[in-house]
Amino acid sequence: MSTHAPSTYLPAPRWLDAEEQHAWREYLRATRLLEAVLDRDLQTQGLQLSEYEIISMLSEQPDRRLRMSEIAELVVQSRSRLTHTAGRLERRGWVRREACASDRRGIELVLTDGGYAEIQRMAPTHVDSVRRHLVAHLSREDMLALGRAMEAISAGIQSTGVCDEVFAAEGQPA
Amino acid sequence: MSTHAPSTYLPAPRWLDAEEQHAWREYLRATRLLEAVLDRDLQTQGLQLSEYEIISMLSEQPDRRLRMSEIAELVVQSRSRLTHTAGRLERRGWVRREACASDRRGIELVLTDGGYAEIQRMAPTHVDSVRRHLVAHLSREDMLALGRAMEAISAGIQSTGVCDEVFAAEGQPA
DNA sequence: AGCACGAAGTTTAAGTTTCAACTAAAGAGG
DNA sequence: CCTCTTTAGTTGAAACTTAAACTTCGTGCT
Repeated sequence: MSTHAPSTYLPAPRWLDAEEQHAWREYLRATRLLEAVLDRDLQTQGLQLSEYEIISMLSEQPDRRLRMSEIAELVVQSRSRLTHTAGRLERRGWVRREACASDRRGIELVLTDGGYAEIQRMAPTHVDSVRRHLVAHLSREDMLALGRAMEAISAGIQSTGVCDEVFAAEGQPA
Repeated sequence: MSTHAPSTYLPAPRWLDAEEQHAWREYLRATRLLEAVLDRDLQTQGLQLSEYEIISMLSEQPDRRLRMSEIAELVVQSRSRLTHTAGRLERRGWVRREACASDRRGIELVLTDGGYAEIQRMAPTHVDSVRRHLVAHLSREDMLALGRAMEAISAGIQSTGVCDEVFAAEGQPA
């Protein structure tokens, strides 16, 4: 994009200065690169990072179960996407759907024993992958600072209420 | 994933400690959230962030053209994906394919005048989106530190030669 | 020159994600 | 209680991405 001032008159968008622009570019490139290598490493185990995230979340729950909508928020996926993905995991026998007792609209996704065994088996490899491709390249202090920065970004995005449009808005009548 | 030591014996993977794990989680969540909101904002303009990136790269070249393989590396997409995406952009008339003079295998993607006009039109909105959802939530110092951290990650990943498998490996005979 | 190998792009099909419409149940208001 | 609106989740088709095979051209070797 150009670095000149815009010829439009309206919301007077401030351009990013050279340093900000550089930082944004590096952000974009690194996130893509990291996602790619992590995904590639996981594919040797036969799943995608986004699938791993789901069963990982489940495995951390005391009863290894979560409602669909909670998962969708945690892993930042649309409900529809989660429905499809859950179906795939279910077909593999790693996960099972159960009606939710308190809310009859709700569905809980339950990690099966087989699914639990699978993630236990895959975790070491995945953690190693995260370590090699991410953690290894930063000092501990920088890694923690990165975490804080990312936390601030999440918080900022969520505070602006934009998330409603990203989550609930999916699959709503116009 | 569990925080216990693994029962496997082999590569003795070191688990992430609580702080590292937290940082990694925040990273994952924030990147997904940010991608989602940026994409959503761009969709009002009728394209995806990954498409925007491509024409943005082209628009910055002196002659507004780049070889397919160069684009693929810059935006971290597989050659195959880029072929498809370029086709879509071409159908919209924003981009045009031209044979490469020096290497007859090569194809250059050229930003058309129409495509250039489009990105000029969209840029203010997009930049504003990046500013509101990312830059606004960090101090300038933190933003620049984020850029440096991400740069280190990219460099780290690229230095391990893993990228060959992510790029060139796509569409290679086994 | 001739040949094997690697690089650049494309293609087709299969797999995944999105989009919009839909069902069913919970809540709000009267 | 009854209707209206909202929330939870699913569905099927369209859009997009990935995977693997394939074509063409450059390169190095002999």
